[in-house]
Parts: sequence; structure tokens; C-alpha cells
Amino acid sequence: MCFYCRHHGFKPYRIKQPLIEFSKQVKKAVIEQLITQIKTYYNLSAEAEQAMHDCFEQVVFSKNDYLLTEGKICRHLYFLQQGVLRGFYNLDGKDITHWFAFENDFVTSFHSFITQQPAIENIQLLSGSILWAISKDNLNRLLNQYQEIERLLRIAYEKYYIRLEERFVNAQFKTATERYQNLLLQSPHMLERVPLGYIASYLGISGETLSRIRSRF
Amino acid sequence: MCFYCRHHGFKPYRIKQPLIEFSKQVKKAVIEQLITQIKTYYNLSAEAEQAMHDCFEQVVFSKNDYLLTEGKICRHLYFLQQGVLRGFYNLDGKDITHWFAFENDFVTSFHSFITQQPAIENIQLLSGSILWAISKDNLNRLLNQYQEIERLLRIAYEKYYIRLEERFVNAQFKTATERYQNLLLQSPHMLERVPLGYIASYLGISGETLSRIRSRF
DNA sequence: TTCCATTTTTGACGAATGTCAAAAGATAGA
DNA sequence: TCTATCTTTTGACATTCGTCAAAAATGGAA
Repeated sequence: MCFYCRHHGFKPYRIKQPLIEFSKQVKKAVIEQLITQIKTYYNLSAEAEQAMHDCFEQVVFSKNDYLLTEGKICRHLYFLQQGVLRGFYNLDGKDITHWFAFENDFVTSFHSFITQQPAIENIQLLSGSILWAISKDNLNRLLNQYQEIERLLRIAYEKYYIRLEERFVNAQFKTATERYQNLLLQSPHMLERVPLGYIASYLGISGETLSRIRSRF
Repeated sequence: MCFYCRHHGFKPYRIKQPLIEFSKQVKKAVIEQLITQIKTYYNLSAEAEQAMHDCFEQVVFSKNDYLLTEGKICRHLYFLQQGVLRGFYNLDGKDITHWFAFENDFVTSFHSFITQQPAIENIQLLSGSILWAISKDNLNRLLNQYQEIERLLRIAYEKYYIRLEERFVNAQFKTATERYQNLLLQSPHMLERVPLGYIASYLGISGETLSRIRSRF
């Protein structure tokens, strides 16, 4: 879902730390980070906030694990606390990476999660990652109980839509070089954390072309 | 906003009828068409439905008029009753058409309407058209009064997001020929109602290339 | 450190698409 | 109907980008 990542305010580095278990105390602190992130969309009441607290569960995965594979139904929306993910699908035998997610991004297979139909895409961990998950059922329960959470989601969708619109225009009407330079400006951290082959795919060009573009700067 | 139009269930033709004024009686009938359309997203109560009735105003435009021009703030969301519109923006001196709207589509400059910042795009009438408009303020009023309208909008956004995602993948990862053939399958009516030059732009290819692709079928 | 596997770079070539210009065709108004 | 204007087609050529293959560089594990 993170279609047009901006810099997320961390120093670019490749994650090498071991994954650790969290105490309840720490869980609370980390979920508050999630809530803080959420509040940049729409400011929730204490009550709604607590309800969200109670619905998110921590999940931990290792590098190269899959959060979702083609054909399965995506039943969760995730908040990515630490790590890097990619979404990709198969086109004529080739893997096409169409998005990445980084710290503080919401992640899901949008189409499958919304429609509850089998996913077309795969979601893979590019590093060991810590995520917080909410099930579709729990999310629906929240939406029924709190109009403000419905509003939050509506506003989040608006922002994600605008970003995707921007990315669409880039994809269809700009050259490979312009797309790469745009990435350099908008998401330089991506280059530090994702193999170039995946980035080439993300930009809609071959690895060789990306390499040649990069050699010109 | 109509990024991925499907067939809308009317016989393809070029509109040549004169525009006519509507009595209150007819206005009611036509707005019911709008409500019917809306109910394919989410089923409203009679009360919420009436509130929507009261917020939409009819507007009529002539061919080549502009609904919105670059730099202006888009203050309305429109429902297109009859006619054809295109959304386009300027890139390096060239007009880039990135969407069309047809009967029963919702239309707005999404980015500008949501953020209330100056629009990047223009919206132009490709034929005389009848639209129904709701202002941002009135829409907000409805959203505050009826959770179900908030939900309707949330669900509408989900559908529009999924369509745009699909179109994005098309744009970035398919060839010009595949994109044209896809258009033939998904929106054949478009070819009957829009000059080829605009369609080429919409598909992200030059008019000459589209002409050559078409000559091969 | 050394070795193996993976990723990235480089070169040669071909296919797809854009650009410019001119001709042909379609449309709208007098 | 005729004409002026706009749209579409066609041709020649340039450019961008993809593909295949091999070399170089990098990263991880023993």
C-alpha cells in the first residue's frame, strides 16, 4: 500500500540487529508510535485510541519470509515497526516489484484485503521485521463502533489515493531517467535499503538500464 | 476521478442533442439516477438519501467549456448525467490527458478538491454536458451528519483506489499494444466518443503510434 | 581470509516507440 | 455544397530501452 514512500526520518542503513521480544510495557510504547502515526491523519479520542490499542497484535518475521503469497486471501492490515518489505507479482514469468514498505508504513495487499478475494501479489520481507497486525474483522468492528475511525480511514485513503495518482502520472508520462531522479529526490533512503534489481522493477525499467542511468551521475 | 472507466451500459454515439432545462419533477427523477448509482457502493437510509437530494445542484455546460483550470481551487464534486469530459495537465508544453469521464461517473480534480489547493489539472467538456454538483462544504456537512455517508465515501474510495492500482500496473508494466487491446476490452465505448489523439495521450503513447497499432487489427 | 552465490556493470544488438513532416480524411460553419 | 480547420494516417529516421551474455563487484558463510 505504500506506493509513494517519502523519507521516513531515519538514517539510511541496512538492518542487521537481531529481533527481540517485547514486554507489555514496550508493546504499549511501540503501539503509541503507531497511534502517533495514525494521528497525523486524523486525531482520535482517547476512547477510540484505546480500542485500537487492543486490536493490534505483534508479529515477527525473518528475512525472505512471506507475509502473503499469490492465491491466498489477505486477512490483515499491518503496521511496519521495523524492517523492509516488497510487494510483487508475476507477469509472464517475471517478478514485478511494485511497491516497498518501510518503518511506519501501513502494509496490506489492498485489493485482496478489501475484497477478500485471493491475492494477485506476494508480500516478502527484505529484512527481519517487526509488524503489528489487525484483522479485517477487528477493523470492521472498530469501524462500526467509532465513526471517527471510519473518518480516519476515509482520510487515509484520500492521502494514499493522491500519492498513487502522482505515481501513476510518473509511470505513464515520464522517462526512465526522470523517474530515477524523482526517486533520488523523494525516497533516497530506498537506495540504501533495497537491492537495485528490485528498484529497477519498481521504476518499471530493466536492471541494466538502471545501472546505465546511475553511471551517468 | 474516473480513472478506469468500464462500459456504462449505453449505446455508443456522439452526443448531438440540445441541452434542455429540467423541471423539478425531472430533477427528482435524474437525481434518483445519481442515488441509484451511489447505492451500488453502499445502501443509504431514506433520510440520508433525502439529505443528498437536497445538496446537489444542476449545472449545464457547452462543448469545450472548462469545469476547472490549472491554478484554480476545485470546490465541487460533480456527478455527470450526460456528456464526456477529459482531465488533462501540461507537461513540458504538451497537454497530457490522463482521464475521461462519461455518464454516471463522479468527477472532480481529486487532489485539489481534497486538499483545497490550486489544481494542477484542467477539466474540459468534450461535449455539451449536464452535471450535478455538490460543494465541498455541503459534502462535509453531510459527512458530519451521517456516518453512513462517511462509510459510502470510504467504500467509494476503496473501489477507486483499486481501479487506479490496476491502471498503474497497466501503465508501468505493459506495452503500448497491450494497453490498447486492454482498452478495447474494458472501455470500447471510449473509442466512439473521444478523438484518437486524446486516447493516445490517455494510453501514454503518441498519436502516430496509436494509429499504427490500430492499423494492425 | 577465502570461496561461492548473488548482484551489478558493461558491451553488442534489436525491437518498440517518439518526432518531424507531409498527405489524406473528417468535421463544422458559411 | 464548399471551404477552412482540425484530426488521423503514413513515411523516414532518431532515440530509448530491453535482452542476452559475459565480466566485475559485492556480501555472506565457513
